[in-house]
Amino acid sequence: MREAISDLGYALLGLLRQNPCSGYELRKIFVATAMMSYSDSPGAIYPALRRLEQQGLIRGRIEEGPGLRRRQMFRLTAKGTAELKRWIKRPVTREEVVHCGREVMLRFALSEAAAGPSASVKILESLEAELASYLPSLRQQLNEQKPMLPRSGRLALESGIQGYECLLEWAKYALTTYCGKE
Amino acid sequence: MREAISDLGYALLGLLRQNPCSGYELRKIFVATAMMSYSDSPGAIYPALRRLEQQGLIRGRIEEGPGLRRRQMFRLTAKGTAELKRWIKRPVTREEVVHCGREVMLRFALSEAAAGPSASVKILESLEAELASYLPSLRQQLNEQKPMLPRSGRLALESGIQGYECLLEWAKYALTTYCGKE
DNA sequence: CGCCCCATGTAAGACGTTACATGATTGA
DNA sequence: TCAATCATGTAACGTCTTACATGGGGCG
Repeated sequence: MREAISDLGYALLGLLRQNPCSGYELRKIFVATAMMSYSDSPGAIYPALRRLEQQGLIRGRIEEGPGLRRRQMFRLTAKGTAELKRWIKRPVTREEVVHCGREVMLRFALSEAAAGPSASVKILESLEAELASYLPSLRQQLNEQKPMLPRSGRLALESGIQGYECLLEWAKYALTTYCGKE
Repeated sequence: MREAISDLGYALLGLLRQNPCSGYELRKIFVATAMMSYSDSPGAIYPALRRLEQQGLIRGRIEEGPGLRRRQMFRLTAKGTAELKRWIKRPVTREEVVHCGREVMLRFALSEAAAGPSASVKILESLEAELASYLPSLRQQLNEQKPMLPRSGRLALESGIQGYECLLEWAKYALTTYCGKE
């Protein structure tokens, strides 16, 4: 297998396919839209871009000029486009499905036995609060970006929102099982 | 902050709190129950155990004897129990919430624009198939282990199942939006 | 002039992955 | 006895994290 590409690498390819960006602009996307959990750190993005360039999947062109900040715009090559398609077309595997939300659930699963029911309740309450404050911002993102998104992009966002709504329902239900018999 | 502990580390602490295990037994748990997405590879587990031991959170005792395979049983120390509790009691943060199921959704979000609607449909179909075959095994796990699990463990499993059911519903709904106008 | 933001990078360290290596014991 | 399984590791490699470093440009 030739050099594997990380999730971050594919996220970068996907963003660059839409429109050419500099590394800094890509960072801002990861920070702002929070669309992803990908690292916005320069120590992750710049090396990743260089790797993609060395593999011939993207090409960077330095833009310079008077009264212009030096920066490097990256765009996909034909090879990069092909690799992105190849990756997209892979069938979904069990392992991919399993890799969902880990840490919080692990904490909760262990909480009652290791720290008592009150710890479980606290986790559920803070989870509920976090979701309640996060969901509206996601819905707002959906409404704002809906016109610009391709159908699959919109659906993916909706999937995230529904997943969180589902989790919120579960948290409320789980809380009721702790009521009255702490 | 003293040496940070990885997710895998906390998973190991959680399992060892329930009952002392050897490294090999821990590996088997990760392989078999698929309870987690944690690595079952010796290259991950044994170094992680040694790190925990060096931090004084667990202690290993080698069991040997005639007609007995040499193996090392690990158990939590008081310090390890305390650290596990401390971690469990941390409030849930936004970042923790966001870190859910990444790769498949990224693929799907990019699919329509980068590879056409038929690629989107194929992802949805294989996701649906994978979920349809995975969910029953999860439900079976829940039924089998229900008696032995603490309440929070059972609820965590239920949360996973409900999340996948939710995702399956979404996949079906998403598929309908692609019907008739490929 | 000084400060903050743009924009890019590097270095040290930790962790996980993959692959390989080692022996002992059970069971056919 | 021969293979499979038990049980534990090691080595190379790549990636991410954290933190620091560097410069130019806009702005008060």
